[in-house]
Amino acid sequence: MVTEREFLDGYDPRAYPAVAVTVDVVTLTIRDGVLHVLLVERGEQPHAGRLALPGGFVREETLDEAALRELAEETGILPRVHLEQLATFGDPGRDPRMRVMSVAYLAFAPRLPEPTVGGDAAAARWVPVAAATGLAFDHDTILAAGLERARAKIEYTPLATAFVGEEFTIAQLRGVYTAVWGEEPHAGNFHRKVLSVPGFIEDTGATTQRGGERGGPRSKLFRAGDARILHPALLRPSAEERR
Amino acid sequence: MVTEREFLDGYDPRAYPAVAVTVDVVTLTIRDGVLHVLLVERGEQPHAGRLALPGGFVREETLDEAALRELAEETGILPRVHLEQLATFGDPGRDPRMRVMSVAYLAFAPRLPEPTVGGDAAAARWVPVAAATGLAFDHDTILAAGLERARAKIEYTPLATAFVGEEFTIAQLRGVYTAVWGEEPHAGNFHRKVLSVPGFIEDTGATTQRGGERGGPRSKLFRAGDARILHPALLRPSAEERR
DNA sequence: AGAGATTAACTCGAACTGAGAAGAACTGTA
DNA sequence: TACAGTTCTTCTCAGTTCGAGTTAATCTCT
Repeated sequence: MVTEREFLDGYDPRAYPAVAVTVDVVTLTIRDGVLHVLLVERGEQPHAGRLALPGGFVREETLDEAALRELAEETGILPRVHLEQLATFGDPGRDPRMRVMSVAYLAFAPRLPEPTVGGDAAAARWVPVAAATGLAFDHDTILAAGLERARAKIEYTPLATAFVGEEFTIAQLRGVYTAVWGEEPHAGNFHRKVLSVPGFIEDTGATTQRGGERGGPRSKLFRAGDARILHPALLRPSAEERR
Repeated sequence: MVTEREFLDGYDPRAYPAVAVTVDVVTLTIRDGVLHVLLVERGEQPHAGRLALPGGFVREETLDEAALRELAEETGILPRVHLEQLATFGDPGRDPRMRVMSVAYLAFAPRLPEPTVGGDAAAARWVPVAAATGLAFDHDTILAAGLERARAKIEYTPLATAFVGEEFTIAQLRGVYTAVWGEEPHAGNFHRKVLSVPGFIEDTGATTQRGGERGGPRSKLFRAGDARILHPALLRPSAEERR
């Protein structure tokens, strides 16, 4: 916010050229055990042909609404997505045409159908995060910020459940951590831990109809609990190396 | 960011009226063991006479530079401040005059002199956070977000050292946690913990010249270490209650 | 039927935690 | 000066949590 004094003192259309505000969304999902991000292909200059994060102008709406709207326009219906503000990127020169402030959002989605090629995007598709480099503008930086946020956030919040369906097995949940962290937690300890953290997951009483693709018994099905933070947290194995 | 297609499709000066971008800074410090926030008094409408967070327009500079500049204008020189982006608040109607996007920043400062009554602000002063209510615009919300960020961040980063001087005692550091969390950690366990976390604090070899005001031996002096995260983390006592 | 894989549960020692206690050092006051 | 009270620092101890490994049971595929 701004005080009126500052507003009046500072207001000079030439000194403060028009500023555009957009939202860009880092949408993450897991497909076949690999973390993917939703990208659109740019059809025009600048950066024609390059991949970019989906996004667009903020209209007469809240920022959260703008992010949700952009996401819906790119991917169709979005059930059970978690959406949170990530950070704002507004350095001069990040867009060659004018000063553009981008409010970046981070979305966690369960496996979704291929994005509908409607909306504003010329083409939208899921790209493995390892292959998502050389993006337009400063979107490499925004994506990196989103990935780090995701990696940190599943440690102490139950957001990993936003990547799986309504009902899931502990192995599927472990697969989320493996995909996001890039390393696999110890299966036995992971099992013990998620069951012991209050409110993380609830037993539905049901089991899967079949065992795993490569064998093993049927596993119990769980649903997300009502905890909003995980205590104690599930720390990354690599946290040890930070010492 | 925005793709050019979206830019061209969406551009309509009447549909997207001018947007102003400001930075507002939640500056926290500890004075006499109490957490304070830096506020300015508004001299003009709207919200004349009410307190608000210091802030102002973003010029031809990065957002970080804008936050640092505003802070410097309000408080004079700022040695050893930690500054980080907090969140962006841009709901329609949060400013009655026009659409204003506020990129909020969070600053941790060691005890500073009274702010210089220069800069843009009519009057600037440190206010205990408990008394900082009824602020102008949505600044109550921004302050609350800053406080929660601060409480969480000193758990797993060494940022508490940003509130104290170059050299400090463990008791002073404990005072930071007490002021920010609103509850006092167990002195003995706190002592053991901060010494055992690698890179948190380093022994200078020196001690204070005097004991505490109310007695007690001289205490060792420490300086901040080079760790960027604390592992294991220093968790809030009240974290237990979240179960 | 058999090989291989997986779930789920258990064991073990190491590390960490909260709570309390105790000794030494120092202050201000009687 | 002596004393009461406060504080820094270290230590103890039991309970909890952790990483790593093991095991039994179950299931799929060949």
